[in-house]
Amino acid sequence: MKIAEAAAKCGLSIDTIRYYEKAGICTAIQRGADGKRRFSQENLDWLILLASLRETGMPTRKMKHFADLYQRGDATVCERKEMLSDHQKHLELQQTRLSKCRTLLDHKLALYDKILGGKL
Amino acid sequence: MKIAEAAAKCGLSIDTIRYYEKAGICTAIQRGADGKRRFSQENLDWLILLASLRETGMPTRKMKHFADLYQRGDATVCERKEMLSDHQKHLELQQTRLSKCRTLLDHKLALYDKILGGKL
DNA sequence: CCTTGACCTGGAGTCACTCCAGATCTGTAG
DNA sequence: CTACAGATCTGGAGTGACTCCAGGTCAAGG
Repeated sequence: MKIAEAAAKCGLSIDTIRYYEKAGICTAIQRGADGKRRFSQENLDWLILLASLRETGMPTRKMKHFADLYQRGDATVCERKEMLSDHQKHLELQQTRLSKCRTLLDHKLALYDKILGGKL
Repeated sequence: MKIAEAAAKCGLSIDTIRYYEKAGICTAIQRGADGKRRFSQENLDWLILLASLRETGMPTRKMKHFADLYQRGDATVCERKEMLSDHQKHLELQQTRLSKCRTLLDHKLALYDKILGGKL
């Protein structure tokens, strides 16, 4: 498939995909005879994973490292596993932040309601 | 209190606090006779709220808008309430992303375990 | 009195995009 | 066949939100 379709399916922008390719985060994208990128299912799966990691705050240099490991094959599975486990822990941290923010906003909103109630 | 203490208590860096002041996101910070910033409890509460909003992805121009409303007093409570409600919705979206990423990682990790298991 | 440490300012650097100009290539309408 | 729109390409400039640094001030301690 071409880049527009890949972008639509993984949720990254066309520019971001090109940027990731240049940065070596997303390699092995073939080109057609016309010089344009052709994405395989494997490419797409990889982009979907990247998109999810990126959305949850993994820095690009880590994604780059992960991509390098991936390219080196099964010998790196152990290290990759560690990276993803670390990221799972990071997700928990974000979860905590989210809950804290929600509590704070609930509190604030209740306060605002009180002010608005007093005005009526 | 001085900036180091404020930074420690709100979780933002000293540089970020100064940046927010310059950007008008965090106003009304008094200065001592020595020209140094002195943070009141109100300043600190505001910074804590900002930190929470930023951690959960509110862009600075929205924080700036929110700060402007805050400065204009109770007349803007209604609009501020709307902004925070919107942000609550944004939190839910992030929650969804987090869960999706967790599922994806669980899946990947199971796969890695299978590969590693096969090697033993 | 001199040094250390916290603070100040303005400005440069960084990260991760995002946008743009100008070129090419494909496919359809006239 | 030509004209034009639409998707893609590249290199490079611009943006948002910090982050870091040089060079300066000032109060307190040895």
